[in-house]
Amino acid sequence: MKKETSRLEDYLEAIYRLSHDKGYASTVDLSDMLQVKPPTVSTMVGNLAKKGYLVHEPYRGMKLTEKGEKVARSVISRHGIISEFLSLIGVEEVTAHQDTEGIEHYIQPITVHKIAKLVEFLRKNPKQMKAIRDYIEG
Amino acid sequence: MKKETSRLEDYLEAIYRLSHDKGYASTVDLSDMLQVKPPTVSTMVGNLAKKGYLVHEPYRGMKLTEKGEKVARSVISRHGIISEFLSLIGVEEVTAHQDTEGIEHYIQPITVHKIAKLVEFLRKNPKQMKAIRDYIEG
DNA sequence: ATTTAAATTTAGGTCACTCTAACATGATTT
DNA sequence: AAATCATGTTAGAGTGACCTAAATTTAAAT
Repeated sequence: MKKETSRLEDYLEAIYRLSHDKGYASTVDLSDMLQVKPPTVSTMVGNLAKKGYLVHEPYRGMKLTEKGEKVARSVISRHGIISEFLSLIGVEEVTAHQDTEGIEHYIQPITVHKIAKLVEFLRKNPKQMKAIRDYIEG
Repeated sequence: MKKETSRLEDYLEAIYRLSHDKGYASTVDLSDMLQVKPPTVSTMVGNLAKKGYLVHEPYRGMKLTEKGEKVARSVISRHGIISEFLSLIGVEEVTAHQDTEGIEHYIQPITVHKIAKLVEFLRKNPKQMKAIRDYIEG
């Protein structure tokens, strides 16, 4: 299983979200969501298809393959965990969003797992969490 | 102050470290440290110089300018904080190192600050820290 | 002082990702 | 059904960061 670049992960993530939110993902949808021009999307989707992450019938829609879904789910899970962690330490929403986008591709599974555990612990121990948050906000 | 790319930050960080550790930074040193070939370093250093981050006298050494030092110090500070956080939640050294390298460029100052606070809190409260670490290690 | 070796740069390419301009296709309206 | 409009793709170019191969410059060794 070759390593996909971070940008490809972004595309897969976006396609997954769009598919699940509104039933399908169009070139323009992706263009809007990823903030790139349609021709760029067109080309990238072509690559994704060539690499077997999705099937694309031009003008007719695209659909992630099992392989594509798998990657997308993993990216989205990471995304959620990092996002939760940041909001938990009081990072404001917009910032948290940007940081998550930036970080998510470069962090290893084991680390994500540990952060997930940290989040879990703090959720289960609201007092500690409050103490921490109070300290951080200082 | 234009936004520098993340790669540029890597070079500045490496040059700073080398300069402070062994007195100077050569093309080969950088090549080794950044894991790229010498010609790449040569070109990149040229850019850095053109952008005013350092002064380079070919075959004779390079030196960060005030501007370059400033960026380098900030990168290194971020680096230290992220690294500390990761090791604190039990991420093994090599992994922590890799993750830090990956993450450090994409995280905003305010977030770094909050992570620093979190680290600080945990250092000051060893019991909480132990509880957390025990939970994470399961 | 020559030769040899090491360090550095130049020249010329590649790759991933992006763009604009132009073209093609499909859907909508009259 | 033809014209119009939105959507999508192709063609061609640019950028940043990398590479290999071939000079070049400096340093070291005989």
